[in-house]
This record gives sequence, structure tokens and C-alpha cells, in this order.
Amino acid sequence: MSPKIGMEPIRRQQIIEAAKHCIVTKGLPHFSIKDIAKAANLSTGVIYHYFENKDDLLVDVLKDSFSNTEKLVKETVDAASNYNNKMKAYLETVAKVPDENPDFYIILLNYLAQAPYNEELKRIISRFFQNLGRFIEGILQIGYKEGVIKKIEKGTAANLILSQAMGLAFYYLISNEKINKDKINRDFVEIFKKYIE
Amino acid sequence: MSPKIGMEPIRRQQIIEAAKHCIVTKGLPHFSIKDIAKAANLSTGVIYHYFENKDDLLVDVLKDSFSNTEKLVKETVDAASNYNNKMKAYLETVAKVPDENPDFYIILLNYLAQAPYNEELKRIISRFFQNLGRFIEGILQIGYKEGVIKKIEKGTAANLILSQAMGLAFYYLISNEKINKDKINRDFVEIFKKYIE
Amino acid sequence: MSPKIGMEPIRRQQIIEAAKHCIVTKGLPHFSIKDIAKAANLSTGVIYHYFENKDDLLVDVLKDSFSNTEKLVKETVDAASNYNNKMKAYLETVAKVPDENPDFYIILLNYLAQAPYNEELKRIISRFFQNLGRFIEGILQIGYKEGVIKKIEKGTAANLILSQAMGLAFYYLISNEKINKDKINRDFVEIFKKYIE
Amino acid sequence: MSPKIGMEPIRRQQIIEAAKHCIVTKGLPHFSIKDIAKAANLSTGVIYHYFENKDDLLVDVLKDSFSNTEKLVKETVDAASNYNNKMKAYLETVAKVPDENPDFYIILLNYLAQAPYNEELKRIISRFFQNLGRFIEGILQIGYKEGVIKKIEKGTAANLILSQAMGLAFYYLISNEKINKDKINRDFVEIFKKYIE
DNA sequence: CATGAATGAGGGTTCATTCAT
DNA sequence: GATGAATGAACCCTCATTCAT
Repeated sequence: MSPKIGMEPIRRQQIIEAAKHCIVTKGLPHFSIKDIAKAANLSTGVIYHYFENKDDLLVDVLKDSFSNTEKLVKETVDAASNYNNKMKAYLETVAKVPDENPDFYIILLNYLAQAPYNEELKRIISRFFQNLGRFIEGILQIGYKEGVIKKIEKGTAANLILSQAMGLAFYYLISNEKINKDKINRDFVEIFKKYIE
Repeated sequence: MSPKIGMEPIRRQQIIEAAKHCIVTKGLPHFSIKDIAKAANLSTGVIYHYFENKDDLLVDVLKDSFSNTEKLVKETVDAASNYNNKMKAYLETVAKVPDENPDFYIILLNYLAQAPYNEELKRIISRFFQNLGRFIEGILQIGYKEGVIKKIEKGTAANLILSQAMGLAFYYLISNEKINKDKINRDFVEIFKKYIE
Repeated sequence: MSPKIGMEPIRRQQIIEAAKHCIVTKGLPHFSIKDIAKAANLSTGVIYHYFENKDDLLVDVLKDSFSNTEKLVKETVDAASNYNNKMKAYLETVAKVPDENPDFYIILLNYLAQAPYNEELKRIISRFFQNLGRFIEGILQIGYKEGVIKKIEKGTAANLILSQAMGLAFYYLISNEKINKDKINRDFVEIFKKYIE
Repeated sequence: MSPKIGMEPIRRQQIIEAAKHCIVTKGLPHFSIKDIAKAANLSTGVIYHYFENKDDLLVDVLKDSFSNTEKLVKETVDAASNYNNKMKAYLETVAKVPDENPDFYIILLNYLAQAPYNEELKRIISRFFQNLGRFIEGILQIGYKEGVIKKIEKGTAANLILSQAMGLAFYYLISNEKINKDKINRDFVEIFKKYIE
């Protein structure tokens, strides 16, 4: 039923972007297939040529968001040469997300709230964090090998870094004032040093 | 419109608890007034005697959740005598929430996801975190006066503690395995020492 | 089931007046028993002590309106001594209704619109117009006996006077400007002379 | 929102006719969207493809009724050649409405009763009567130019003719017996001569 | 008598999904 | 492929009416 992979990836992407737009502007529970179609300048029917149903489309939206973010982080960090530069690149990339790509956290938050009621979403989100955690562990491993940081329990550190980032990001979401946001952002970067140095 | 305050607080509470049950079992966007009524063993109509509409009821559910949690934290901490005991009481209370009152974080997460689209929810959540932040600052202040901890920037510390708790809690939500949860929990308590000692 | 007549006529009247107020301010289809109760400063339940149900109450409201108007017209005309004075009294009374008792026509219009779907209302309204028609015929009869007017077909004249009054009154209802209303009013009185002189 | 003009005027008309049927058989306040759908042999949802909401649909029903009547009157009168024929055509057309198109007055009455509570309806009805009034003035003007009738105040005459028609029509509505209806009808035509000759 | 909480059918409306064109 | 009209279940909410207190 679902179209063969590679058939019309442009249309699929067009629909996914429209769905993201709807999530960001209206919230996951507050838009219809018609809203997506309107945002994509398409008819409602065509969406069902590219996606089995609404749920399937929404799952693909999350996968797309995650894969974009993973790619961004990995490319930035891989381009840096040693532990210090890699960690700096990672920190800067993550720190800039709320301002430069605020959609990501909004979308993540929307799906996170659905995770307890949807095993598939839960699995996808879980895997994303595991991947990111392992990636951070990789960076820390380099630091250890270079003798720049002391040996720490990898799992713990990765968990803490991730949760810290998430916590700050969500906290950030509900703060209106620019000044407060900047402060939280600085705090966010500062705290990493406490962990790892 | 809504019944005089004090009129039938039992029914109001009964409905609020039923709504909480629905949020926890089905998720904020996935239950109807009829579901709440069924959960409360009431007819649908009666809900509108006690609440103006569904949105109002859901706002009251959040307020109720927050006020319960605030009360629990404050009472536990106030019962402790000095900085060390107070901080220990705080840490233990917060650390136990995910296991002893898992509903709280699920409910919070559901509302947090709606905050970007609803100014009232945003305000209520904001105020809750502000209150909790000030409360933590108060504990730290005591520690500083007693000479137990070094002077630290209060705002930062409070923010970090809060966001750490939130981040871990949500991370916790998507972890299935008991063993992983326990570990995260231990990490959570451990990290506080890094901040404040 | 319905309370014995004479039991609490004050309460009945209080409720009827409240219902009239609701009809005039909101329109027959747009208010509830609760609205009536609120307007009468009573509880909803008590209305069912004095009226079998909403329909019965609304029938009684119409009867009350009609009996008031009939009484007013008859008393005014009966107080006049001869044909000329009687007809003058009638014309003035009717002409003043839209301004002095605008509720009457609004209430009448509301019920008239229901007449095609409710035999009881139809019968009550029919009887009211028949009574008024016969009353006008009586005045004309006096004029004929006094030799003041020429013999005319009574039924026709009465019908025409009534319908003219009704038509102008409803036309009047939808005219906003005071100046227009005054003009229509003057036209209304003027036309009677054409009929009968 | 509403479909492009010209898209599916047949469906729109189908729904409007079904709504008219409901008004005539049940009365404006006593039918639901579901009733309309059933009368039109459609599902409930489709109505919202063609009309924004129930109120909008009902407004369009009134507009449709008025435009039909205006067209009928104008076409009939325009086809006549001089004043006498035009006025005769007008009188006959109007006199026949209650028997040949009894729905019109029932529908009009239903909306008239809502006019005091709905500015839009009031405006539409007002405009209809103004148009019709001006049209009658036009006929009288011709009669005056042809020297057939004496000069009369146009506004007054038009108002009186209209209100007479309305009054008789509504009076007619509540009369059951056929004989009575016929008599009123004859009276209606007769009265015009008194006005204008 | 009086109250107002409770019931549940029914109203207007939305929306995921299908399918004839 | 693409369209958007059509379906009908489900949603939020109102309200006439009842009845325990």
C-alpha cells in the first residue's frame, strides 16, 4: 500500500515539512490532515498515497527530525580534530539548538509527551538518546585517551549530559524573557565543566 | 457559573482525580469528557456543574498536581532541622517521585508539551518552577549561613537542580528496564554533590 | 400534578414575567428553564411545582399576554362614550402599543412563528384575533347605529383593521430609525379613515 | 473555507431546499443539521463542505427565499405593459403567494421572529422590504405619469401595501378553514383599490 | 415547599479516511 | 497520480426534567 521507497521522496519530504510546521505552530494534537495538506499546498487525498495514515506520517516526522539532528551533531563533531575541539563543537552545537533550531525541542517535546502511550514512539526516542549517549561516550573516551580528563563512569556522564541538556531545553521553552534565556544558556555550558574536568 | 467555593469540593476532587487517571492512562489529547465521567462513575453532564468546560477542568488538574507536589516538598523539608537534613530531605523526596508518584511526571510532561500553545498553562508552569526554584535557593541560603557549603550563585544552582531533576525524570520515563531506572536514580542523587559541595 | 389554581398565583405570575423577560431579550428558542429561574431569582426545580413542563409554561405566558392586552383595549374603549370616542380610543391604544409596550408584539411574533407547528398555540392565537375582531365589529356597529359611518361588511373591515395593525407592527419591528417608526405610526392611524369613512 | 463559487451550486441548492423543507415542516428552532442532512439524503458532515455553519446556512436559506420572490414579482410585473396591467400583475402575484407558495410566508415568519435577536437577519429582511417598497413606488409612479391615479405620497402607499400584504398573510396562516382563507384573499385584493383609485 | 445536583439524550461541529472522477 | 466531495463516528457541550435532601 505505502509507495515504494524512492518513488517520490520529494513529495514525502514536502509533506513531512508541512507536518512539522503544523506541529510547531499548533501542537501535535491540534491539527488535521487537511491542515497538513493546506500547509503543503496539496490535496488531502494525496497524503494517503505517500503515507498509510496520519499516525504513520507522524512517526516519520519524528524519525526525520532525529536523523537531521544526529547528522548535524555528528558532522560538526567529526570535523573537529581532538578531544577539546570535539567537546567544544558538541557543546556549542547543542547550546545553539534552542535559538537556531527551536523547532527541534518543540517537536521533541510533543512526541515525548506521547511516548508513554505509544510503544513505537517510545522505541524511536529511546534509540535516539542511546545513540547520542554512545556518541558522547565516544568523545569522552577520546578525552581519556588523550589524558585530558580523568576516568569517569561513562554511562553516568553521558546520561547526565543528556538529561541536563533536555532539562535545560524544556525549562528554556517556558521562559519568555530573553534575558532569562541567555542566562540559562550560559549556565548550560558552564555545568559541563563541572562534570568532566 | 461554577458552584460556590466550598459547595461540593468532594465532587470537584473526584472529577479531578478521574481526569488525572485519564491523562495518565490515555494521554492529554486522547480522552473525552465521557471518559472522565466514566472514570468518575458520573454522567457527562454533571462535570459541567463543577467546571466551566474541559479546558478549565484540565487547568485545574494541573494546578492540583502542582499544589500537591509543592505541599509534599515543603512539608518534608520544613520538618527537617538544618541544612544537611533539609537538603537530604529534598533530594530524597524528589528522587522518590518517579517511583512513588510516577503520575506526576507523566502529567507534567503532558502539560509541558501544551505550554507553547497555551499562555495560561505556560504561566502556571512557569510559576511552579519559579516557586520551586526560590524554595531551593532558600535551602542553599541556609547551608551558606551554616558555613556548610561555599557561596554559589543561587539562581544558577536552583536552575540547574531543577532542570537536572526534570531531565532525568523525562529520560527516566522512556526507559523501560528497572535496572536502568535504578541507575539513573542513583546518578541523580550523586550529581547534586558535585554542584554544591 | 399541576398545582391547584389559586394556590400560589404570585409565584406563578413571577415565573411568567421572568419567562416574558427571557422571550423579549433572547427569543423564544434561545433560553432555558435555568434562564427563567435566574431571571425570577428562583431555583430551577421550583418551576416544576407551578408548571407541568416548559411547554405548558410558555402556553401560559401567551395566554397572560393576550389577556392583558384584551383587558387594556376593552377598558379603554369601554370608558369612551360614543362611536367617535370609542374608535379614537381604540386607534390610540393600538397605535401606542409598539412604543409603550413593545414587548407585546415581540412576544406575539415569537409565538406566531410557532403557530404552524403547534395546534394549541394556533387555537389560542386564533381565538385572540377572533375576540378582537368581534370587538371591533361591535364598535363599528355602534357607528352604524349612530349614523356616523356607512354600512360596511363587518367581517371584512375587522379583518382588514387587524391585519393592517399587525402588518405595520411587524414592519415596525424591523425598522431601526426613529424617524421611520414615527412615520409608519402616523400612516397606521391615517389608513383607518380610508376604511371606515 | 466555503467551496469556490460555481463549484457545486447544485449541492448547495439541494441543501438549501432541504433546510427549507425542515423549516416548513418543523419550524426554525426545531430541526438539527442531522434533519437537514436526512432531508437532503446526505451525511451530516457534507453540509460543512458547503456552509460554514448552521447559522450561515440558515442565512443563505433566507436570501434564497427572498431572491426567488423578488425575481418572481419583478419578472411578472416587467412582462406587463402599462400601469393597469402592471398593478394587476403585482396584485395577482402577491395574492397567489399564500396558496401557490405557502412556504414563503412560513419561512418569512420564522425568520421575522428571529430578527430582533440577530442583526444580520434584521438587515436582510429590512433590505428585502425596502427593495419591494421601491419597486411598488415605481409602479405607482407609472400610474401617476399615465394619469391613471391621483398623486399620492409614495412612501406611505408602498408601506401600506406591504404591511397589508404581510398582515393578511400572517393572519391567513392561522386561519384553518378554506372558506375563510378565500374570503381574506378577496378582501386583500379589494383593499388596494381603496388606496390608489 | 424549595433546592440544585444529577441524568442522558441530542445538538452543532470536526476529522481521519475513502473513492469516484 | 491527484483531487476534494462524501461519510459517519466521536467530540464538546446544553438542557428539560427528576429527585434526594
